[in-house]
Amino acid sequence: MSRPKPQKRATVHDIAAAAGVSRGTVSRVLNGGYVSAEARAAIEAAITDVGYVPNNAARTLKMRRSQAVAFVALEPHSLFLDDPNIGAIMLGANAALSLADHQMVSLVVESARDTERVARYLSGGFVDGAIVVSARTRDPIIKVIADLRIPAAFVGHPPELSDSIPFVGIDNVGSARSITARLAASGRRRIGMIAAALDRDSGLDRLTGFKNALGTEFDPSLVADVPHYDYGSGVKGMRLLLEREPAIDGVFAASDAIAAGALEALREAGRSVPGDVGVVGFDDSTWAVRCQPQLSTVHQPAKELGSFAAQLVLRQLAGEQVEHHGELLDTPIIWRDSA
Amino acid sequence: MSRPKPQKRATVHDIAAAAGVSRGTVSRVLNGGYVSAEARAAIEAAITDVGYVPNNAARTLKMRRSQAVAFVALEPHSLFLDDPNIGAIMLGANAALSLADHQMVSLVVESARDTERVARYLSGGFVDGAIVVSARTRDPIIKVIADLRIPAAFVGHPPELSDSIPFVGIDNVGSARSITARLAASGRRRIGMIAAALDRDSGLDRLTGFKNALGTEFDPSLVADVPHYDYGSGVKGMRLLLEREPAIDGVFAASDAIAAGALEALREAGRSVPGDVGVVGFDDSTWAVRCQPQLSTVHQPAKELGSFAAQLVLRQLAGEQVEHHGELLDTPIIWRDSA
DNA sequence: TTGTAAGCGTTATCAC
DNA sequence: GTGATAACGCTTACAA
Repeated sequence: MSRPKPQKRATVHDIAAAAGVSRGTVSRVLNGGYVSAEARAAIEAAITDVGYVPNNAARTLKMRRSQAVAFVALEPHSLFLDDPNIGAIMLGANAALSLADHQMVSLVVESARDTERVARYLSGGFVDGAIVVSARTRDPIIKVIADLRIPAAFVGHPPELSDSIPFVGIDNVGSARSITARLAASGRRRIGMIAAALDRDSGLDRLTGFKNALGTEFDPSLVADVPHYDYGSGVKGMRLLLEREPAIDGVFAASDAIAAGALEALREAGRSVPGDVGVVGFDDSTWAVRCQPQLSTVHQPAKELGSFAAQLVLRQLAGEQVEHHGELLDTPIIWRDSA
Repeated sequence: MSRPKPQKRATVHDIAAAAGVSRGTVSRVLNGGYVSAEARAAIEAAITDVGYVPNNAARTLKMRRSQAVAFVALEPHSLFLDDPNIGAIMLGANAALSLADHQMVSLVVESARDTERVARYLSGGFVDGAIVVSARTRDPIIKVIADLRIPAAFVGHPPELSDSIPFVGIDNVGSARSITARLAASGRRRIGMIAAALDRDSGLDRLTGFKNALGTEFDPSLVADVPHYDYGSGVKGMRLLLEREPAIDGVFAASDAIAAGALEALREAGRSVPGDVGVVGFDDSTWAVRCQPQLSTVHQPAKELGSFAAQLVLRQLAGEQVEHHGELLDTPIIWRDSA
């Protein structure tokens, strides 16, 4: 029992036959070239008549261009389920690609099986380039993409091995330093941090920024180290901090989701925010305005990250040699009510 | 200044030349056919030697199969940014497709421009089938897909016009009825609902289920009608309900996000949950366990919806005539602490 | 078991 | 302006 072939569809050949012209002429009206008004009319009539739809595979084979760009999400589980940013990044990338008449196709890499299949897909000509959102560095597919020499761009810190691939990201160290400094400037004396995902660049960098801001005031016992950027981790981290230092009066949470969890833990401990404790987050995601009080946080321009990465790929596709290999986007501090 | 063609890559022809055999033999080792051990060895050596990577466009053109299935997300803005389910549905679909060695490519339809481009993409042979997650019915692309006669499946209620396309969903009416009944059975007398997205089937159906459960007890003034399935709407809806009926002691929220918002509004009004007011949600999303107290809710099997939809497409691809056109998955009630 | 050759649907290069 | 014709890289009868 073999798989049935899809029904046969009308081709350029059929149009040509129906319109009484040659395939070349048909192709010319399809792609825009010199063709007489009458021929054009006849062909256009024939096109709708036979119900023609172009075959992308054939066109790609001939043109060596698919007009498609992949959006590769590594670690999609944590990305899609915990991180509210990935959706915005996707949408930003799609908008930019759409404007340039490119189709964004997003691929999910969750298993070893996926890694291999996606690698084949990327290398097979179905896409002209790739945007990679890498939650964690050192994913096997990163090497694959570098080896493929396909026009690509990373969102987030680029893994060490592929400095040939441009990226766009944010200054995690600087942003963390700024918001911590601002928190300190509001008069807080005992400031702690709920640090998350220290196995990722972003997590590590935010901790570094925190240390930088505090300088000699920095107290390692006021850092709670939690695994993920999620709400539950925030609750646990805050409880830990309260236990270690009841006099704590300021907290930098490594993400808004964590900050939201921290708010919950503070509420259960009977502390008022921002009265007793000032809390700041990171991301300016939907969490930030869902909380009570709303979070003061670092705005992460997710949409812009996506569209910038798309531009990076499009420029390479246009033959431009992308010069500076990394770009950091601005992350304004949004000061709301939680600190 | 025309776009540069990508560098030339090794082809089957090159392998054949390097191994001193014909293209046919090379193809045979690539696809698994009779070939002598020595020829096989020589060819495999040549493959790695010349750095061969197969050209999918050519293969698809010949085979009329891309081994790819599209995952089309309509209204991605609300879907990706507000709805925690879409990620899980995607992951479920991807896992199922991956097992069948198909590549899931997800496409986002956000603008009219997108609609047209995606329609071209779907019809052009880049994918063998499509899974459509339609937040709202009557999206223009739905007709396109129906007309395309490409193997497809919907997640969620199928729009009226395309009863030719199978779907998988949940029984929103029944689920809403069940959880409302259970809430009533816990002794609540004045039960209200925060109804959302009444322009969608899901929203309407959940309201219907609520009415059904209450029967003659149903009081239209205890329904707050909000636009979206999000936290903010929950806060507003609950405030409205409290204003209209201070004696309210039970609330069915149309989604977990809404329930979370309702909890916030109840807290600010000084009502205890579940003491003064019992609250139930819908979805069993990440919200449900982030709340304090954790939500009693209807479990929506998002991952399974995705994988079922994938199966629906795969079965059509295998030539099977998909018989019953709609399947509803179970939605067990998860009873936690909020009621 | 292997080679040959045709053809998938398109676009592009030529003559006319 | 338009019509032949040759690719693009691959698979697959059919011969050998």
